[in-house]
Amino acid sequence: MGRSKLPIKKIENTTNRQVTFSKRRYGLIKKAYEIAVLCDIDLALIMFSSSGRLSHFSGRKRIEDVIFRYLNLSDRDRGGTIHNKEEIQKEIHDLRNQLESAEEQLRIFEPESEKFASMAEFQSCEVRLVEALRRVTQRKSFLLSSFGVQSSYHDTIQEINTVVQYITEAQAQGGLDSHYHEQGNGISQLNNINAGSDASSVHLRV
Amino acid sequence: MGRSKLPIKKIENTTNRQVTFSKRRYGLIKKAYEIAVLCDIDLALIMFSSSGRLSHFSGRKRIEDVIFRYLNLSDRDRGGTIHNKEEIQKEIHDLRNQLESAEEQLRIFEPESEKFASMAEFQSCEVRLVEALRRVTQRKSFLLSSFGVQSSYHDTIQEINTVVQYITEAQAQGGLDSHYHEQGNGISQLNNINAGSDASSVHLRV
DNA sequence: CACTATTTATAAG
DNA sequence: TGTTATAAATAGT
Repeated sequence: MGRSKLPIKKIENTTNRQVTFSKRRYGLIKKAYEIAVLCDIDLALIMFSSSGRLSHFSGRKRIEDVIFRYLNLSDRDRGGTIHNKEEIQKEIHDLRNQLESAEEQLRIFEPESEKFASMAEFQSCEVRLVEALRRVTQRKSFLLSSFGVQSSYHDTIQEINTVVQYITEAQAQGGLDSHYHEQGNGISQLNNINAGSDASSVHLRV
Repeated sequence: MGRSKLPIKKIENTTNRQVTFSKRRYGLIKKAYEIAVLCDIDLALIMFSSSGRLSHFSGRKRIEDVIFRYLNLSDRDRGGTIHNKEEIQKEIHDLRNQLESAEEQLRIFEPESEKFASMAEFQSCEVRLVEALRRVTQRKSFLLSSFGVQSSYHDTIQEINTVVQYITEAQAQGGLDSHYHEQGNGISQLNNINAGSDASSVHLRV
């Protein structure tokens, strides 16, 4: 880029080198920021100039967290008691990850549904809940019958299916999505989240 | 760059996000390489995609060398927060608590139902799932009606109620608990877990 | 540091 | 994955 193509080799003129570094450092950090946000990436960028000056950047997570995550990949088996600062940082990092993961899973079941932006999200959530309900009810019924108790499993499953049916039909009824589109709040991107996992595909075998 | 300007916010479509990541990662690493050579910089670049995949780059020095050089700087040189031992221990403790709490909530929805030791546990679990389903369906219905769409909310709630009814009746049917008692696996302590939150008490208002 | 001709990166298809 | 129209970065001034 620029008035001429610059060969990729060390710029010998110190002034030029520093000017180029200043411009390119800005560009590099900008691109690092963009990829982190656009692609939901955790990244750490560390630069030491030849004079020893440090420049660094990281996205949403602290740069140390990313570094420790990287270092742990190669030596993960130093377990045991926590003694030094690094171990403690790692412990905190791991706990944060686990917590984040658990909270994410939880949102599947306790969604902040006021934030749902498409019918597909509602449908997906309902399907997951019905699925969980089915698993529990099925297990209960199995245990009941293993004790010789005639359970109402089939009837219950039938009812759950009917609920699923209603959910599916409500989704199908009249161009809801187009109403949403008119709100112009970015729903169109979300409508296909559950393509391929339609409610009917979890219909229960009675 | 490209056919249109992309707003810098997370790309929701997974496929697009991955394509963009792939292209921009190449671009970013290329620019990292160029600045390292042109400006004689030691640099380390580490990226973790949300799925956990690692990409990294470093210039002439090994990435660990750059990382350790960074870590060996004092906190104040890095502009980081200074944590004393007590703060860190407290943070670990708090994170552990949060994690435990989140996992406990999660078990409500994704129970290891093969470990359930009493009908009360099944019932409690079913009730909570139905409750979550009701909240989501109710919210969906509200939104639908705010767009003037006649929803099948009442019918759906009615069906959910019927499911609750079945669940309740199955619980009431025959001395199941005594069967369990005969197995001698400590069920008696568990039978009253949900005293006072009978399924009928969450019966839905239509 | 601002300008701009040019090269480079990349979004959409 | 490869192509292309367009946006963005930047080398030299």
